[in-house]
Amino acid sequence: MALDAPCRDTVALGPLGQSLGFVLRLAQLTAYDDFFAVTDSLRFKPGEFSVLWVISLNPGIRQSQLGQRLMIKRAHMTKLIRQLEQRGLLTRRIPDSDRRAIELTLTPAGQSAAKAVSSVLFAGEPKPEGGLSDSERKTLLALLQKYVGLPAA
Amino acid sequence: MALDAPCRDTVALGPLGQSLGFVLRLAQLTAYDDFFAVTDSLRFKPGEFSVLWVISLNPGIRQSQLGQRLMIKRAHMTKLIRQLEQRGLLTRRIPDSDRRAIELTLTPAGQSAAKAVSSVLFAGEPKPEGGLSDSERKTLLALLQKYVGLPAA
DNA sequence: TATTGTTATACTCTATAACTATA
DNA sequence: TATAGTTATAGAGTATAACAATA
Repeated sequence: MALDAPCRDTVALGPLGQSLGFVLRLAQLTAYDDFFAVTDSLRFKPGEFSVLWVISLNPGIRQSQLGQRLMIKRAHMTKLIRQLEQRGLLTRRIPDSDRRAIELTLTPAGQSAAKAVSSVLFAGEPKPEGGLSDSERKTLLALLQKYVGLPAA
Repeated sequence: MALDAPCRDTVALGPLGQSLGFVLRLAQLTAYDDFFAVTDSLRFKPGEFSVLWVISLNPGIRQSQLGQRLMIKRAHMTKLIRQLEQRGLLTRRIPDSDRRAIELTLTPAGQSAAKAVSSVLFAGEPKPEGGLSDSERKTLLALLQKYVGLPAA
């Protein structure tokens, strides 16, 4: 408390406050808090969950595809996958068609974990989410999707 | 090359693609690339520049205020400030009114550095910035500002 | 007691490059 | 030669807790 609330708003930002990159960083920190506020005790970080989730939707997906879609670098992807494998959440398989590649599939444990997190994370969706109205949230999302080149679905 | 462009879009994301947190992460990575595409050889990272810039607009600001506004934790702020001080870009002063606090001011070198980066970063603003039109960019920005509780200026 | 800043530790994410094995 | 994945190292950024000095 005594967070000195007025102080925050009296700090001049100038054009920095109009900078997309800067505001995006603040927004991501806010969203990060929202994520943990919802998943809370579930033992996943955002990155881990997104990997788990996308594998559950795309069984047999290869690491490289996963990394490209999630914008996770290959070196980091290796660590992520290894950890999730050690936790018994997924299995790795080398296909005969291309023995360099690795196909990823969730174990039953991984599937139920993905389900558990997604059910609270994607539930209803009227989560904290700042003070945005439903239509504002939709507009924001659509613009962000366009910005990052995601199909607006 | 052979980035397998079709692959990226054939990966199913489900409701994850509608998740604000997830899309914000992609957006921040995109913006990060934009930052370096513009500042390029300038020797600053986004965090360092934002600190430098805000001090230049608020001479004598205290570390705690700076951290609150920029959402940078105190432990990390200490490192950032120390580094910028070692590079001769700012000075730290302990005010008599509260000898726990530290007031920050840019050196002439720091001021010209802030000016140099800001002039390219805030110039015109029609930077890469995805495929967003000018009005889309404004809307996106306004919604993000509302989301993070920034005065829409 | 509470606050400001510091130090130390650890973990996540990223960046890079060298390496292997396959193609 | 190019690609898929691995390993190793380094650096940002963050989280946490313990600490000193000051209020």
